[in-house]
Amino acid sequence: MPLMVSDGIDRLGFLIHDVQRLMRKRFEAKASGLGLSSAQWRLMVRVAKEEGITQARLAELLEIEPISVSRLVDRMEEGGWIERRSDAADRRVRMIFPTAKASEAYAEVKSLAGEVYEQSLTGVSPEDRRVLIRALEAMAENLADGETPSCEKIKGAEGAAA
Amino acid sequence: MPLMVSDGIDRLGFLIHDVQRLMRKRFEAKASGLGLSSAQWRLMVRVAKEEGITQARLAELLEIEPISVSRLVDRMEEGGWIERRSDAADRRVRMIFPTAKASEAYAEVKSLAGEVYEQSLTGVSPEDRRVLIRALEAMAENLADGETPSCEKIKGAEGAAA
DNA sequence: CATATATTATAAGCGTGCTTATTATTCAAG
DNA sequence: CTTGAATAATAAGCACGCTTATAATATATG
Repeated sequence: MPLMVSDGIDRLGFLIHDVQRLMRKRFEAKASGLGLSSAQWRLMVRVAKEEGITQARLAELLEIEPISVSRLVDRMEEGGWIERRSDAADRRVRMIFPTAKASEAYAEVKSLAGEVYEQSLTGVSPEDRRVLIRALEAMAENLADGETPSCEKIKGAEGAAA
Repeated sequence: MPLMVSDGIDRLGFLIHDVQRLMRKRFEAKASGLGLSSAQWRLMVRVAKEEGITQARLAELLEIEPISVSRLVDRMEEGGWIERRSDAADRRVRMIFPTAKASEAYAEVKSLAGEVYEQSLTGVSPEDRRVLIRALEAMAENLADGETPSCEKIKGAEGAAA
């Protein structure tokens, strides 16, 4: 029968938007005691994995603009999560290091994030979880390809597509 | 075997975040010619469905704060998408109506959104799409329940779920 | 009627993203 | 070496979310 039109895909954007917003909200409610936002947590994960990372590299990995990194790092430095150190070899560069406070809080914050994931997936079967993750990974890849197809700045150089 | 630990769920938050960001970016690239942001489009959908809706009701439906609606409506009024009209019965109220420009653009913008959904789902089977949508709906519901479990303001009254 | 409370919208100020422009430094060419 | 292009970080200003506070208006109650 021809009335399978509205299978929910026409609401995909609003759904993703809502889920992202609600997950962020719940994470920040849990982490507010620590004074850490979700944007700061994303950055902290990168710094933990690569101590001494530059701001330019963070911008690339987080896919946000350098100026956004700059101000995020400002607030995280004020919050005592990271510190900037100058690079002796290249005085333009600020290397970012986690503070002791960050290293100590890391496991706890990771666990808070895990709680949010579990709460959000309540009632979703293991098979469906796998399909969900695979589908989201496919979507991220589809949307990354060509980025904004307004061409001209398709960095292409360092293998965006894989 | 006990090494099925990292099935990708520990990245769920980052994945959702990325997909949402990339979908918004792609939509806004397509709609930038019209001068319409994704937040404005979400609001426009509500206004189209219920002409004369109040700002307070929009805040409730979009789940954003009244002040955010106020400034969004400011910019949309400037952009010629909607107009505020005073309510004769209650002079506190501003009723929001779509302009002719909005009514004319509606179908086109909806189709742009649809293109983004299709592009993002390239290579995802119909069955997996159904699972994806169902899982996202479950997540939205799980995360809405109890909202921020700091209780006390669980509007609960008008059926948030369904 | 008068006063207290609720409701609608807005103001002010911040976080995190954006674009465009500037400063400091490095590197490449002549 | 000096000029010029590239790179790292920051500045200024806007969009859109938030919280907290105010103004105007409605409504309920003494």
